[in-house]
Amino acid sequence: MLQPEQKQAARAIVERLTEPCAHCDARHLSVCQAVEDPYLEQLAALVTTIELAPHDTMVTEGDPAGHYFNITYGTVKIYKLLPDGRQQIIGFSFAGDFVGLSVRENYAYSVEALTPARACRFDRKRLEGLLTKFPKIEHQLRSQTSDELAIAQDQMLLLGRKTAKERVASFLLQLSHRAKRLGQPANPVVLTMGRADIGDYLGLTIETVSRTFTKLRAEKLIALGANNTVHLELNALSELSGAWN
Amino acid sequence: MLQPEQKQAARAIVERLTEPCAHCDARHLSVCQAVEDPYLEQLAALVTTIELAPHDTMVTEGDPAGHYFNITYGTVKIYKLLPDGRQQIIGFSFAGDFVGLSVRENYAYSVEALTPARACRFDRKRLEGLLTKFPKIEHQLRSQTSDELAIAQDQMLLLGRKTAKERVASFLLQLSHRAKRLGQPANPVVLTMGRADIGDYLGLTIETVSRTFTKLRAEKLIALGANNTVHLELNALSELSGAWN
DNA sequence: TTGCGTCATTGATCCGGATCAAGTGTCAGT
DNA sequence: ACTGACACTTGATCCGGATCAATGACGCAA
Repeated sequence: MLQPEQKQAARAIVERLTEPCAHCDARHLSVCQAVEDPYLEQLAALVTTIELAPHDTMVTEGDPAGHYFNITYGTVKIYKLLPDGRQQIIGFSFAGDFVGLSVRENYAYSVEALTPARACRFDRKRLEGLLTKFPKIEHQLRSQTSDELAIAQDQMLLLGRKTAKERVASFLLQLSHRAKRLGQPANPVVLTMGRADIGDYLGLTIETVSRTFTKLRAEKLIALGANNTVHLELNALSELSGAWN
Repeated sequence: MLQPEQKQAARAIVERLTEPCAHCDARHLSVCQAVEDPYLEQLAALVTTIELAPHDTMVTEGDPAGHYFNITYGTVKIYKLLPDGRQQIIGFSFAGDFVGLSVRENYAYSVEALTPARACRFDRKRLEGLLTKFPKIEHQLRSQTSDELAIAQDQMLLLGRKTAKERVASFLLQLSHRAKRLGQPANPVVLTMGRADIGDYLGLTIETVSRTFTKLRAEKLIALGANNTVHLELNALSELSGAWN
């Protein structure tokens, strides 16, 4: 016989499966905020929830771009490869981030889970069918795309002109700002990705990333804690990152 | 007394001033294609044509983002600066390109003319007021933004992971593809920007750009002609650029 | 014509970060 | 407790591109 709290949990799971959007933790963060409660079921109708283990691939560069994704849990990396295997990570996405925004026929990048992750998958064709009914969605998509563009442009400055130390400092501040924006503590940040991925994001090698962490620690600008936690000296790092303030 | 062809020319100039959109050479290339002929005057009402000499600034990083621009003639560079003067060029824009696409309150970059240039200036607030009436414009803006994002992501791969030779080859192919897309010959391309700007775009110094041109010429992959014309060995350059083909 | 300013090329040297090569935890499975 | 497997750190050396420094090639104004 089930205990009351077990029944409650079971009901929550069933609701999550049948009405994913109404119970979505990431809803207020994402494009879904453009749809009012009473119409949510129309959105829910074209959504599938997917679960990913680390190293699972969500999207493969060159494949037909059939879906948009909304990360609701975990960390994924978005990356491009050169034919000889060199990798550039375009970005990391966390809960609330929309992935797959493109008007093109095929994905221009691959997406892979770094941690266990969960995502909402939207059928692209059908979502675009809703755009005339909910013009707010189109606006929201443009807004998201525009923000990503601004972030990409900042990253071009980083990759083209910053030193290794400036890159790592900028990266740590990015994580801090993102955490704050999501309502989490800005200061001790958690690195959910390894040194290799940080390197592939910053255009550096794993050794340079490691050495730079060591130097920053020696200068008391960061402190490495347990579980990949990093305490930051925010003001000093900001000086160093090449930010304008 | 004016000759008939002079009258004709004068009339064209007057029409250009009073009905800029209807006579815009770049119209079919830009966001303006979302508006049908009979409604063009509504678009024209919020447009000003501006002329720029080389080194004139169109937009300054940090200023309130009051306008969108549509380049109709010439070349401009879009760039970001670090406090110590290091510069990263985010992109070059030519006739038909839309500049200033952003949802943010302030420009995140500066824009400066490299050649004599002309542009249509749209009042941002008023253009966004038209979005409900012409939802196609919103879609067009998203589409443009999305394309720019894809280009920025390619550039991140270039800046983070490509060698100097691969960067220069990629850059020349970009110019070639852009020319083809605009219906111009794909092969002899014209460099409307100097070596310094190419360097600031590719994350290299002026000397490295120059040396790389010299090497490519020695390998018969390019030939430098008069007036900054460059003849390209498209297939060989494509091999070298790290493109997937 | 000369002189000057600007830009591109070329050479010599330097250095930040890459590459190559060991270590050093740390944790899961036995 | 032992053993891989894996991720990270640290050290030694190398090299691609940066920096410093002339030199050439135009166009333009006097």
